[in-house]
Amino acid sequence: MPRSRKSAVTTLRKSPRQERSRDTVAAILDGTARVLVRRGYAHTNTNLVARAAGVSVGSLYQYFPGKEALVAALHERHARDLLAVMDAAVAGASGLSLEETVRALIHAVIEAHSLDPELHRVLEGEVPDLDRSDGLDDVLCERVHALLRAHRAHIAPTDLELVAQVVMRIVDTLVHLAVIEPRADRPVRALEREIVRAVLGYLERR
Amino acid sequence: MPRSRKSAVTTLRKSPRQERSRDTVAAILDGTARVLVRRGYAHTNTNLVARAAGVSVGSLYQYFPGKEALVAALHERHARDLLAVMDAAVAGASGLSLEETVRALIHAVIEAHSLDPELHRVLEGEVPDLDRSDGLDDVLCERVHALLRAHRAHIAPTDLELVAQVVMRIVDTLVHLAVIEPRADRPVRALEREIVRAVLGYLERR
DNA sequence: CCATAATACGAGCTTATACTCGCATTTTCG
DNA sequence: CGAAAATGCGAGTATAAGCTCGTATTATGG
Repeated sequence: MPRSRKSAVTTLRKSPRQERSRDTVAAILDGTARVLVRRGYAHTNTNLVARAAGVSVGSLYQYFPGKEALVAALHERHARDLLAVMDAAVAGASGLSLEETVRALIHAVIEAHSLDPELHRVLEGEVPDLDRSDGLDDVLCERVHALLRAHRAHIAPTDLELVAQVVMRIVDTLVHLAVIEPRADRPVRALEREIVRAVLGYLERR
Repeated sequence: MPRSRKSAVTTLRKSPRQERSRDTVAAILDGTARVLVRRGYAHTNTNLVARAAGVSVGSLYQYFPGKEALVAALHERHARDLLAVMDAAVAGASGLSLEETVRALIHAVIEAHSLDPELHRVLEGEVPDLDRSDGLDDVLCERVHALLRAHRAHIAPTDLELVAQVVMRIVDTLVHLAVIEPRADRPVRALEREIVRAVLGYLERR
């Protein structure tokens, strides 16, 4: 069995063929998001999600084998949204200097995380297992890696793949600090400047 | 009700008075750790923990009101262990240069996380809610803040409290990358160098 | 050494959540 | 239109985990 095949507990049971069933699936995902945010992962259950979605449990189980699958599907949808924002930013960054590129991308990451911070917090912070090997991080890492190669001349470290991973991590935690755990004495603006400083300091240090 | 009071669901029900009951409590915590590591938070339950600890469920409930309390207590114990390692390092760092201090502390953090990486991963990565406001982070942050003040002359940014938080975050994620998610093509040694570079680059950049 | 308190035990009751299945309703298409 | 397929429904059952309580065992201290 090839390991690219998704686990049976996280895949759709069957694909919706008609319009209304596609609506049902969408409603279920919306319901999942609402319940997750309101009650947290641990207190989320399929009956609750069905109610929040305005759908019967039976219908829910037509398409999803269980809670894990709901969250996995929602996570995929959310990842697609994030990636779209990021890709737009990367596209707009060609031709800029290293410093301007870093500034623009960090701003984009903050924007992307501001789409639905609460949902993001639950998905990334509370959900165990959750197969994160399916795309987003790897794709983003590759994008960053490419950008770094384009500016290789102004970057001190040599192993750019490692550097890409490190930069991703730095940006990710600090954006979480800014957006997911905001504090009055730690305004997003100030933090954004610090993130830029940290990344540039790392890249340019000889 | 003062909010410094711990939640009823996470406190010990009663304190063990005799020697053997202290052993029981310790055994329960050890059992909790084993089960958490083997099965993950979601599949950990009180019956299982009692069995793993060689104790009856009844005894477990004598001292802990439930699963959350078990994990909270274990987390506290684990935090104390980490803090001990860190404090030793901070004590040994007085008089060193900024660069040497950073090197030493990062090494210490890596060492501390290597004590029981699997348990650490579960506690920090899988457990929701878990009151992290109770000390460790704040204490560490204060330590770092103090060290930064001592080297103020060689640090570019001015808001040292913010800087302390940022540094903590950077070190924490990157150490996780190194220790909790190790990869052959990403040796701990190499990553340790990158962490030092990142922190110094951030602190010294003007 | 006895009385009393502390600790330990674990079968079984309770509750929450997962999930099914037979039937009702809607859509598709010849 | 009418038959067959797709979708929707939700009461009801199964299961897993939480937790208690009556009883047995071990310690304390007078």
